[in-house]
Amino acid sequence: MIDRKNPGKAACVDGRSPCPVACSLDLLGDKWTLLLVRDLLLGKTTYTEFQKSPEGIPTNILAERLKRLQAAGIIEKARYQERPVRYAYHLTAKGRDLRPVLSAMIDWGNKYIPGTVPREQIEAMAPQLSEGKQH
Amino acid sequence: MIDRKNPGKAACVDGRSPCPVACSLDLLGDKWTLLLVRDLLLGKTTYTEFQKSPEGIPTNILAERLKRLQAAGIIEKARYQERPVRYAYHLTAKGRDLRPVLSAMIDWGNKYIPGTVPREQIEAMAPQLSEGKQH
DNA sequence: CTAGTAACTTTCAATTTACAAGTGACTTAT
DNA sequence: ATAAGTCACTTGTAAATTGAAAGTTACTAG
Repeated sequence: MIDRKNPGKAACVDGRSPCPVACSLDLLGDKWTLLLVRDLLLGKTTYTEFQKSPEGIPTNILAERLKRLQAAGIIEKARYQERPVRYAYHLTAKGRDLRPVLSAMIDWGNKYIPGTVPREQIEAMAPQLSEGKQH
Repeated sequence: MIDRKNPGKAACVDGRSPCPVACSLDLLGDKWTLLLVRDLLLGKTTYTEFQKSPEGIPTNILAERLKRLQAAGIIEKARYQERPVRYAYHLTAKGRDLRPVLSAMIDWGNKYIPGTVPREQIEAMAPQLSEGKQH
């Protein structure tokens, strides 16, 4: 599909428009993808760990999202053990650079949604996330 | 639905968990909602203007999202003209505070998705968005 | 041999989305 | 005054996506 409002311009791969927000949302705009990125930033690496998160992601969606994120170059899948085969998922630089997005959501959530666990408490268990915030 | 991993804690309204990211995504986690917030930050205010955006939001989704955003206190609907009745939508403080989220997405999109229109070009037409970035 | 774990895949009903068309109040052009 | 057009929706329907559960494969431990 071609963006008819910008003929000739190669919009982001198969995107709805050349807007960076629209293109980002084409990849991240759902209820689960950024939650997975959050888990990865919190240090989780395996399929089972992702499943155990309190939101309870359905396994079909988990498997599909891992594939999509890998295809998009946001995560990498590595076999960390043979016999039995076990896989670990890690963020790439592209994935780690999503920290500011998550960080902004934490701030917004903390400010406007009562009952959400505060940033400091999250940072206490996740040193990796803190680096996304500019003080 | 109660969050069984955090008994006793009043998680955000009907949320999947007390995580600020999860709660934010319960409200904003889809392909269209943040695009509407973007349009509002760009100065668009009417139903027809939202429809005209290059992504082409379906009208049933537009009407539903406007209702949800209003119910969430992110936008306000105001009658700006009688005979004929016309409505304008504006961001509340809660809505304007989503700027850092959009801002982070613009940066990420510009860095990793080739062909997206650069921040400077967006800022040129939208002074309101610039205020969301800390230089 | 039985039970259990990890990482998935499959199935299918339910929900959401996309696209098209229609509605009602009002205005503008002929 | 009739015809066409705009705005802000609503309705209908087909297609796509999601959620919940069960099944699969490969391996280990008792």
